[in-house]
Amino acid sequence: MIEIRHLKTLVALSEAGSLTQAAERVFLTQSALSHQLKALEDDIGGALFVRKSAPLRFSPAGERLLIAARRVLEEMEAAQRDIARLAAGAAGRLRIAVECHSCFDWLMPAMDTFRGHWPEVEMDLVSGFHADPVALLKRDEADLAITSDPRARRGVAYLPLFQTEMQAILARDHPLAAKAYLTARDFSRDVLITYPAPEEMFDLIRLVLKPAGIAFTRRTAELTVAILQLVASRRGIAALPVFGVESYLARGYVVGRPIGRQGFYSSLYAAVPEALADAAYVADFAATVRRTCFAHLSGIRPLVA
Amino acid sequence: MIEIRHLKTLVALSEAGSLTQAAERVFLTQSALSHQLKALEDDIGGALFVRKSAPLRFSPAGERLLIAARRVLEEMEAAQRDIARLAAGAAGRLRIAVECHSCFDWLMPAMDTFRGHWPEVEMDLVSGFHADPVALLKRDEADLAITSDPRARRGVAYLPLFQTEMQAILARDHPLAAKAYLTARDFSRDVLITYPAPEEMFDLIRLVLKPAGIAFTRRTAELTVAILQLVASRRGIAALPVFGVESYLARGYVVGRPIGRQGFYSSLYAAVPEALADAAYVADFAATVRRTCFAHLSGIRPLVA
DNA sequence: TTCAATCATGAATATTTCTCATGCGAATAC
DNA sequence: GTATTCGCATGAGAAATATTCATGATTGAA
Repeated sequence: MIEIRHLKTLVALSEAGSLTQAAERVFLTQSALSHQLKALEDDIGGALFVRKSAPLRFSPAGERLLIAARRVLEEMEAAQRDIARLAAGAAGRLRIAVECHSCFDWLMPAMDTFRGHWPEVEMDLVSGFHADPVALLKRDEADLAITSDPRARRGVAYLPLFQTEMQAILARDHPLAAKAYLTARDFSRDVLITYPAPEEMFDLIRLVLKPAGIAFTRRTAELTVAILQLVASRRGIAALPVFGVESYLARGYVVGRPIGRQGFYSSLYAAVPEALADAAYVADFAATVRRTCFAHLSGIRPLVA
Repeated sequence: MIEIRHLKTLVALSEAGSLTQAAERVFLTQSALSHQLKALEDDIGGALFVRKSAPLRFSPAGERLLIAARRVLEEMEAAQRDIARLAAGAAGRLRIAVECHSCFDWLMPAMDTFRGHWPEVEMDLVSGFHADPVALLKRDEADLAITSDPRARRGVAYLPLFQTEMQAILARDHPLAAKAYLTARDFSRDVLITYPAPEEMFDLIRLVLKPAGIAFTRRTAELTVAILQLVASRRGIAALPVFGVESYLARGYVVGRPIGRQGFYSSLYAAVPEALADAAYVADFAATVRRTCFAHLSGIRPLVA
């Protein structure tokens, strides 16, 4: 019997491109997914996808089931949203503060989707740049802040969004580009190019360079393209989320290298006042962000709690 | 986590009108459904239907989920049909023979639905009346016969459709109408009015009156309305499937009484040549009949094997 | 009141699903 | 050519979940 669980697996598989990564997205082991898909294939009596094909390809039956899966999951989400709305009266306000520059890349589409689901929720972006967006919550200048620093604060709850891989961005012929991955130490060898913001706001600096006691020189640029231009012209190296520079990497304008053996992942959270944390539309905002990001962004993975 | 199983339960509940009967339709116990619905209500955090209300009423959340359930199940069925078609090349012929007069009531809508799903399958009704429709299969004059007599025959497979309650139909002021239910013996007290067909073709006669050695006199009429007219004017009593006479009962034109303490249920099967039994479109025809009948007919229940 | 019908509930059981440990094969690095 | 890594499959055992069984409560009808 095909269950919704199977449909979720199928969609995750199509988005992740491999059993192992899909398993991560549905919070199961690769083994579980293997069993699950086998059962599913037994049920419909045929293969759903072509094994050992990179990139992963679905069989015609798999394609068809995938279409059904997307529709079904969408319908179920809509229903649960409606039910939540029914229960909770709905209506509210969502002033969103963002510190992370690259976040606009995914935030805008997510906000569009969310606006369609909750037309009665008034949404705004809190303009201007803020060194500590979470503080805006307490001053009641924002209702939700995107942050990568979930340190416990009184009255603030953190809803996990996802993790994004940060890669070192180098000129194609940069000496470090010869390495399979960079280490913290490598960042002392060249200028680090970042957005203009306090050091504590960069996960790489806060969580890697500082703890390791690495000295580095920093230079800033406002826009992603400007940073990339500097990198390409050998003025330094940067560390950016892969999803934001994917097209440049694909075109070979610059190259990306993992940071550390396992890669370096930065976590993103939606910080909200505790009072709002239970509101259905707030929970659904986080869910919408996760859904849209996993559907469209590369180099990201789930973030637990 | 809401699963498709839950959606099926919900739809069955809406169609059956009670937990107990819904349980029968999904081949589970009432207890299982009770647990299942409780889990579901815990999940969405609110009631899905109003207990102790006859007829059963859904809560707004229940209504919404029910809508989603219908859509989702339809989508899943369509997907599985498409996949079956993909696998099996499709195309075929379905000449349908029917002995049971009242069957046209549900057969036509079911055929319409089926035609939409399998436009490439050529469907026909085998015209004329046949004392032994199953014999037509062997003579290759039909591909599928609706019958209530699944006795094993070489080369013939029976696909269970459903059981339908046969009630005794009486004039409103008939003496027997005072009884809560009729017994076999009661049928010797008045003329039995049937469609014109051999005795063996009536389940009541074949399975109840004959085995009990009850003598009875019989009179025939071609059409259901004619039979009812005779009943209403006290010329005799009839035994008909409740779904076929529901509107007359509701209007009080005649009354229906169960036959036997538990009621008497006649089983209906689709008989097909064994060679066809595995064809996807044949299996789906049976499934379509079941689905449409359970969705629209009253006084019917599932038939196992 | 008694009977029959419907639903809820806790405990026991059955079934399903998942994880763990491991193996295999292909691609890549050394 | 041998090691290493990656992705997937598989069997067995563990964990989680679903179902049944036995029973009780409640309600409406006779």
